[in-house]
Amino acid sequence: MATRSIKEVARLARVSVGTVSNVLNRPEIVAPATRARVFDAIRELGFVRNEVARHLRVGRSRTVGLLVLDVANPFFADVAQGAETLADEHDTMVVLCNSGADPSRERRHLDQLEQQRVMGILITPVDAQQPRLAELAARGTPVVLVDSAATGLQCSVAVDDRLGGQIAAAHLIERGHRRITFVGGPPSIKQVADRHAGVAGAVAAAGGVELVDSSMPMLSAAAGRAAGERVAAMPEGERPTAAFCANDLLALGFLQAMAACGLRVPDDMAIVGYDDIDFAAAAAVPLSSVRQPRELLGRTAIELLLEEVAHPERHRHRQVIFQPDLVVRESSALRRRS
Amino acid sequence: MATRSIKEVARLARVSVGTVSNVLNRPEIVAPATRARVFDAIRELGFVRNEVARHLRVGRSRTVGLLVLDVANPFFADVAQGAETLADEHDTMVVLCNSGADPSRERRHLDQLEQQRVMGILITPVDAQQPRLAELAARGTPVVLVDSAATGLQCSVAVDDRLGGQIAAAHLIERGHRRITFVGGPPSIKQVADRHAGVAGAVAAAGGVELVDSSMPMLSAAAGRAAGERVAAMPEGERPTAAFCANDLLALGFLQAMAACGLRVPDDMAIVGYDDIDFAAAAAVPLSSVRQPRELLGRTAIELLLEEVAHPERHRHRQVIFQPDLVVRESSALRRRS
DNA sequence: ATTGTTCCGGTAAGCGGTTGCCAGAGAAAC
DNA sequence: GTTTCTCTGGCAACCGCTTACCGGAACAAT
Repeated sequence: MATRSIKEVARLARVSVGTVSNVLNRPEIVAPATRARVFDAIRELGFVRNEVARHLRVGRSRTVGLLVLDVANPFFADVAQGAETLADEHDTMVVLCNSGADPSRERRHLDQLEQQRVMGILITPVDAQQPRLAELAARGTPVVLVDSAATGLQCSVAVDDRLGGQIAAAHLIERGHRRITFVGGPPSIKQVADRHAGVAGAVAAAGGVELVDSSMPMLSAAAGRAAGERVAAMPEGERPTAAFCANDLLALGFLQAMAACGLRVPDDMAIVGYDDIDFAAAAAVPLSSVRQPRELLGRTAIELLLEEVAHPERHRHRQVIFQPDLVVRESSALRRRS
Repeated sequence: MATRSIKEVARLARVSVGTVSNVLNRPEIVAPATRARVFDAIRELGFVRNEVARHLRVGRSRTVGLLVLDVANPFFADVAQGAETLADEHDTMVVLCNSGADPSRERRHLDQLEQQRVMGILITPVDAQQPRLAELAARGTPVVLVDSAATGLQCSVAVDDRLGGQIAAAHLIERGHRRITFVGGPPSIKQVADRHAGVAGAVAAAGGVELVDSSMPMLSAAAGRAAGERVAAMPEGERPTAAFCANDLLALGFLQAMAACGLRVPDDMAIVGYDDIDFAAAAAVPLSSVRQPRELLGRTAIELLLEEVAHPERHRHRQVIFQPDLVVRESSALRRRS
């Protein structure tokens, strides 16, 4: 019930509060006998250090916020996993927040985290241009962009999404597809825009290939289903023969819609997803997907952040870019007819 | 760079710090002109309230911790979603922490959250008996058990896992299966133990049905795969004809292993999972699964917590139990031969 | 005995806010 | 013009902890 303070510990141990604090923070400078008395008192009272007060005094917290677009997307779970593992080694705590791709929720979370004076923020922004991010950094909360390249004002870790889109499209073109649809999400999301650009580039380079847009306002399986139904409803002559989806959730939904509408994958419709989440391989038709080094993304983001916090003056912002690679599975296997 | 304090705002607005604080917390009591001056100063300096200091004084934080077994499991993402939605309406922030079913990580997170003096903790415990939980409550941090029934020392929201296991097993038995394997996780996890008990009950009630244990130390797709391989390797006469998996991740992995080993689902092996995550319906063979009201679980947990915080004295701990229901899909469809 | 060292632990000033209380300034009432 | 009342905003204590600084005790050296 009562939450004990250092003062009560001091009274019980018959020392001053300063001594208790010393026992907690620099035990070596206090005599063993005193130290033992203090520890006993702590145990007896069930004292728990008030991190809030400590932090107020010390000025730096050991918590970093990780604000992701969608916790329900396993991609982010893996990124979080990577971040947490490394953070752990530097006894830093990661708290996961979810913007759900909603700019206002993103703002609220950023406000919260800044007011909390976290050590830093790792974010997959809904809109990377958002001035809020620059403000944060300017006011002293380091920000690292995750899965989205920064323009120099902050650190970032990302995967070359343009390249990812390009190799996916090139793969489909090489397989003989001449009408491809891009199933994207809101173009304000950098990843989506870049993947689209990569696809567009490959299509333009190939010549004679048509690119149809089937973007949805969300990056969820439900959105993918809706897109799939729309595409399936097209007359056969106009219908694309392949779809590149901006992430695996969309692709999985799209795939379900194909099955529901009686189209065969890959014969009637080839599909390539993005992220290569674990479920991609387990889908009704195992999904070809562009793989990103998810955990590495998280680890590296923490690494950059810790570096910035450790040496704010000599720190230079860095933009780390990883290469994606394509995992080909049955959903884009060679078409049997054609 | 510089993070501004209320003091600087006061100086710039030519008022005292108390007034600035009043503007922030009870704007109606300060004269409009003064108020405007203060707001201008806040804007000009880019002042951000230090929640840490505020909290130290006020003693109550508006953050609740949600500590789950596995962030990568979409089930928890949905629970989190539900919790966050309701928390939002009471401008309370939810931070998600991941124990990864590791007791020591769970402990560390609990320590952190308690030191942080969060308003309360929602937890899916690795071990519900853990004395740590009772201590927390005793020291003033309310705890609500999620997806795990409490014994009266705290509030809890759960789904009747015994019943869930039972209806799943009854379904398989009714479909003619006489040798069923239970693919579980560590039995220390309450949900796993309860689901197993439900299955065992149904099996005992039916008579003439054999229950084989294929439990794994983890509740992941990889563990499910391993279990599946083990089961597939059994000689056909001994091999169970149906599997009930303690969650969908296991079931999905198990299903993949069946495909890899050349066993057909549901003909050679029927499968029922648990949780009915979105991916269950999208699997290679759409998965039968026991559905839980995931978001409702999260919402209700927050509800109970807020109630306890609002009226600590008159609060009575409650154990809310929801009913699961079975969604039958192809993975446990009637066997064509037999 | 005196002085010098060394080692412990107490004292107190904050960290950045919040809030109850109080004084001073106007306005209203007489 | 004085008294009373109402607002407004300042003052200062305090939340729990950290830490620089200082003084006292114990002991060794002179």
